Formats: sequence, structure tokens, C-alpha cells
Amino acid sequence: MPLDRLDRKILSILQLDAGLTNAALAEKVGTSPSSCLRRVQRLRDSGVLRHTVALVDPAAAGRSLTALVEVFLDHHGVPQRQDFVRRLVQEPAVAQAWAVTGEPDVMLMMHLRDMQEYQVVCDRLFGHDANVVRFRSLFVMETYKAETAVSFSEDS
Amino acid sequence: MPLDRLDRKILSILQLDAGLTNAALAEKVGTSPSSCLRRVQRLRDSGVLRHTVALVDPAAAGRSLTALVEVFLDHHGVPQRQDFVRRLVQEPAVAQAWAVTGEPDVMLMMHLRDMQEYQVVCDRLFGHDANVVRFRSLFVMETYKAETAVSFSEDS
DNA sequence: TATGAAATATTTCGTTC
DNA sequence: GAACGAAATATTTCATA
Repeated sequence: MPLDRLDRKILSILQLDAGLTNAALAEKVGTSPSSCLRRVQRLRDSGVLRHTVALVDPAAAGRSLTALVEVFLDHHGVPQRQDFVRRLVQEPAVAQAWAVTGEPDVMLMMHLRDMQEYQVVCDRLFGHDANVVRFRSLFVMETYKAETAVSFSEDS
Repeated sequence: MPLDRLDRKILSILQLDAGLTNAALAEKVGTSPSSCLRRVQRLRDSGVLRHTVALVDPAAAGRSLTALVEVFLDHHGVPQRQDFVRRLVQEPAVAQAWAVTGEPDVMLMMHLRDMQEYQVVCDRLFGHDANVVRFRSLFVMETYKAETAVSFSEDS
């Protein structure tokens, strides 16, 4: 389904603020409320527009320690990895996790209460998995950017 | 501001689905709509609850290539870093960026159209900055988890 | 100071042109 | 795309604990 200029404009705005009323959104993108509503519904139905979520300050949740962890695995086959991935997905402290090309095999991001929790979580995730050779953690000192929006700008 | 059980419940739900009506939310957490709305507003005012955003499938935006990039800087002082950080923040392809402890100095995540755009963006970000010694990219093959929610669970 | 019921204001959304 | 109206929803008011 091709997205025209108006669709992209709607998506750009909704990615920054999904709390806008339909009327306000319509005015911002320069169309009528009814047309705007139809477009939003179409975008939802087609799956381009996923759910809408509230963003919470991690510090307010008592999780002000953020770690990026590179994980190095021994066997790269799918079967060996399954249990590990399952544990990642279940772990509340893990917010994001990816299989990556390059030196590490898996990269993940955790939001933690403190170093003690870091230790506990790492032990639970890596400690009893023979397939995990080693891991290296990069602790976040400052967040420069934390965008959930995907840019629709053409200028690359 | 201390968060009680009800606040945490509200936050947990809203982080997964902010599209719920206030009435539905109130029923889920077991309180009245008016009380529920007041709590949500209070959480908003106090900054615990940031904005609410729509999530868009990056692939639908034509950005199905995701890269995690480790950047190694020469001079670690703030002045040398300012221009670089400014460019990161302005760059539409960069979704997340952190200053980190450890070997690399900065870690960032990009959503890209293709390898050509990767090259263009890297050139723009790193190419003309004498302070950037080198960078290493890890390309995402599979996303295991992409949570925007911060867990309020106590079990660490 | 927080709550819930009820009244009011606003918005969404289907229908029509 | 515009205009209307019914239904759903958000928000305020107010009495109570």
C-alpha cells in the first residue's frame, strides 16, 4: 500500500503525539476531519500504524541504570539459541534485544534498578548457559536521543 | 512522588496500550473513571507519564535496515563532543544514541532504507569529524524484543 | 485529601450529500 | 471532502468519607 504525502505527515505527527484529537490532527496536516479519520483508520487496518503506547520515564520506575550488553555465543545454530532467546524475552529488565552481524552475536538493552540487579539479571540470563561464551556491558552515562519515531524524511 | 499499587498498574497498562478509554482503564485497574482520570493526569503533570506515541513499523516506512553503531572518539572532553552530538540529534536516521562507558564512547541505533543510505549517513556523521577515530557497525538480523515499556515488577 | 456518582462538554464516527 | 447527528468518551462538579 503506497503512502502519499498526507499519510506520511499523519504518521510523523502521530509518532510524536498520539494524544491529539482527530480534529486537531486534521488541521495540522491540512485536511478535513472526516478524511483524516478515514486515513488513520486505513493506516491502522493495513498495519502501518501499530498500537499506541505511553512512554514512562525509566527513572520514575526506579530503573535509572541502563546497560547495553553484547553477548558472544558458542554455537550459532538455531536450536542452541532458542532457550537463550526465550529467557531474554521473558526477562522484565530486558527492553530490547537483537541478533546482530559482527563480533557479538546478540545485543541487548536493559533497564535496571542498580548494580545489584544487574548482577542478578546477568547471572540469570548468562550464568547457567554453556552456550554463552562471554558478555560485555556498556553502561549508559547520558542519553542523547531516544526516539521511537521512524523518520519519513527523504533526505538521506 | 511515591507511586502506589494503582499508579503502577495504570502505568503498566498504559505503556502497553494507551489507546484504551479511560472507562476501560478504570475497570481494568479496579477503580472509578473519575478517580482513574485524576491519577493519569497527576502522573502526566508530575512527568512520570511522558507523551503517548503511535508506533510505526519501520519496514512500512521503508527503513527495514537497522544498524547499531559503536563510535570511538579521540578527545573525550565535552567541547569536542558537542558538534558530534548535535549532528546525531539532527540526523533523521538515528533513532537512539547514548554516551557509554567501556571501549566505544558512543553507541547509536539507526533505521535505514538500504546500504547506500547507511554509507551516506555514516559519511555525514563521521566522515568530516577529526574527533571520530573509528566506528564499528552491527547490523540487526532479527529483533527478539522491542519493548518501549519499563517494567514495574519487583522480582529482580 | 481522595473518592465515586452524576452532570456536562467534547470527540468520535457512521451516514448523507 | 463537507455537514450533520447519534453514540461514545473525557472532564468537571459536587457530595461524601
